[in-house]
Amino acid sequence: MVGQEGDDTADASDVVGGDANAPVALDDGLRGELAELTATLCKALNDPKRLLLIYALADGPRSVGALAETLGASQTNVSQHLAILRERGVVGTERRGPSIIYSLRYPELIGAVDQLRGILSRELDRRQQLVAG
Amino acid sequence: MVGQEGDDTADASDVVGGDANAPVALDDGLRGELAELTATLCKALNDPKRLLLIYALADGPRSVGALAETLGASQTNVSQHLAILRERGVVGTERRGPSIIYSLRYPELIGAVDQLRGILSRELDRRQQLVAG
DNA sequence: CTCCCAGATGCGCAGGTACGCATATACTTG
DNA sequence: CAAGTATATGCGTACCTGCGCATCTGGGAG
Repeated sequence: MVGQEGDDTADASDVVGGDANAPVALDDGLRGELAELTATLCKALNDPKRLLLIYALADGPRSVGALAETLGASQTNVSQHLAILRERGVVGTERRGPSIIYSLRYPELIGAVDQLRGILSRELDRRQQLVAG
Repeated sequence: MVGQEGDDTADASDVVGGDANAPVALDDGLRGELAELTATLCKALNDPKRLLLIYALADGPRSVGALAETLGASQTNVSQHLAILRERGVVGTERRGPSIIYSLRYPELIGAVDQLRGILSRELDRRQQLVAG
C-alpha cells in the first residue's frame, strides 16, 4: 500500500467548491475552516526535518533510503515524516523495483517556503541591527 | 497580492550572520539550521487561530479585544497566541491609550500564506476529483 | 490613592508529536 | 519456499502545545 489515500482532514469538500484563490473575501465561517485546512498544510512544514525532506525532494524524486542518508536520520524516522507529508498530500509515491520513490506533488511549495525564508531573513536582519546599533 | 516569488538568492548568508559565523555558502549543517529557523516561523502559522489573527491584522492594526471578538475566542487565548506571534517576530505592538494595538510587521507574509492556500485548494480539488471519479 | 479596564502571565491539565525499538509487509533473488 | 533488501507500522516514552482559570501589571478616571 504505497499510494496516496484520503485521511482525516474533515470534510474539506465544502470549501473546495466555494473558493479557489480569492484571498480575503470569504464568509466568517468558511474562513475558519480554511484557516484550519491551511494550518493542516502548515503542520507539514512545521518540522525541520520535513522541511529538509521537501528541499531534498525539490532536486528530484528520491528513495526513502537516499533521503535518510541525506538527512542523516534513521530510516524509521524518515519514513514517519514522509508518511505525514504523504497524508497532507505534499508528496507522492511511486514504486520502483524494491524501492519506493517519493516526489513533490506541488513544486510551487518550494516557492512559498522560499518566500517565508525571505521574510525570515529580513526579520533576522532586523534583529541584528537592533543588537548592533 | 499573491504576486511575487522566485527570489530568495543568498539570503542564507544573512541568516548565518545572525547566528554565529563566517559567510559560507550553505552546507549541510547550515541547511539544517535554516530549516530549523524556517520551521520556527512555520510554527507561527501552525495554528488556525493564529492564521485567523494574521488575516485579521492584514486589514489593519487592531487591539487584542477587537481581535478576540473577531475570532470569537477569549481574551486570554488571543493574548497567548499573539504572544507567540510576537516572539516569532510576526507582529508588533504599540500602546494606544489603555489598549495595545497589534499589527503585522511583514505584510508580505499574507502573500506567502495565500500561496500555500492556493496549493491547498488545488490539492483539495484533486481529492474531489478522486472521489467524484 | 483607589477603582476599573485592557492585557499579560503563571499554573495545571489534556491532547498531540517526535523518536527509537521491534515487528510486519512488499518485492527480489536463489 | 527461504533469505535478503527496502519501507511501513504499532507501541511506549518524553516533550511540546493549546486552553481555561486565577492572578498580576499598567494606564486612566474619580
